[in-house]
Amino acid sequence: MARRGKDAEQKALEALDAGQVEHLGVPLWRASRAYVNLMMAGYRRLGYGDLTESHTGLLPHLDIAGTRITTLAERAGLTKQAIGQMVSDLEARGYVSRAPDPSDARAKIVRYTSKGRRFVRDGQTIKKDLQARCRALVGGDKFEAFAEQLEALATQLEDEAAD
Amino acid sequence: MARRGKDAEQKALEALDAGQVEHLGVPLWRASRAYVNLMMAGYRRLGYGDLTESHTGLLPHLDIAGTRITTLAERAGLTKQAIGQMVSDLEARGYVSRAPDPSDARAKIVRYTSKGRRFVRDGQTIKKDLQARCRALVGGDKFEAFAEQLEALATQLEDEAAD
DNA sequence: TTCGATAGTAAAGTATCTTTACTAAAATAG
DNA sequence: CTATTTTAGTAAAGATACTTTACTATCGAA
Repeated sequence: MARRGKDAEQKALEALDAGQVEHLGVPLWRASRAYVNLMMAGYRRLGYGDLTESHTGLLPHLDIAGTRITTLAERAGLTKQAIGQMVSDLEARGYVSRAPDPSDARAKIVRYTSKGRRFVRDGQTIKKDLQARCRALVGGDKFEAFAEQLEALATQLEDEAAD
Repeated sequence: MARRGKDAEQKALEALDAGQVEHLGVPLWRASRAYVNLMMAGYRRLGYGDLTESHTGLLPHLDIAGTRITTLAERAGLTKQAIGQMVSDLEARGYVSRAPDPSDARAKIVRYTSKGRRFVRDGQTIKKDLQARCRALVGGDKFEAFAEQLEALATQLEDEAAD
């Protein structure tokens, strides 16, 4: 009987099945995705169904005092052309406006409209609420430690990726 | 002096600045992104520079025995058309092949080529290595607890998002 | 004052999807 | 056993979120 050989081969094949190797990447991705989905659901509930993830991801990079396109590009890690397109979108939807920078005729300053400021306030409410829900899920006593570990892991992984 | 009024206004404006509200979404997203970047860097180092994130994300859903397009679509949470396109890509690059399903003339079975199996094995090596590095970063004694908390958080956030 | 760097725009290209629409085969209802 | 509905897959076009290439206008420094 080639029983042993068969088993070994089967084992090797099974070992190849992808779910096999457990690693932090999976829960990290799932949690991150679910979190964003909950954020977007919150925005939709409050009437911001006209904004996509890229919009809601960009707006928090905008200071109340106004911010240049180039600065937004640096913060978001995208090209200034990409930011220019998003700003045009957000302008068309009434969330921001473009104004000339008095200190530099080449530059423009992107500012919130009142609608944009309302979005930011509502976003902070949503984030605080979500944070509270996460705290409850993890457990109030363990939450701070968990958040710190996650924060540290994020920073260290980013450092490793930078090499 | 309208000093108090001025301060309050300033405070309100500052409070609007987006970075203000700390929430788990940020480290979750950063860690997830950095993790994927490290994975992709690993694949590139091993000679898989022809694969994108969507490819490397799909392949682990493929069983060694072969899997139908529709099943892959369910597992990946995408349409079967999207999967069909990716499978065509992966076929063109030599990682998988499409074969008729003997039990159903409508269906096709997607299988790894030997190159595809090599990719999976190398991927497991990369994942194990990354997992070990994460363990070292978090701290060996705290790692299991952290991983469990993260896993639970992911599942619970997904549940909340499903409502 | 000239010349390289910087701010922004314009247009086209690319990746990764979805939607709509279709064919062929299988499963099920009558 | 046939008629109808469902399921597997493909095809083509459209949407989104970008990047690359190319350009103009202005700034700043030699």
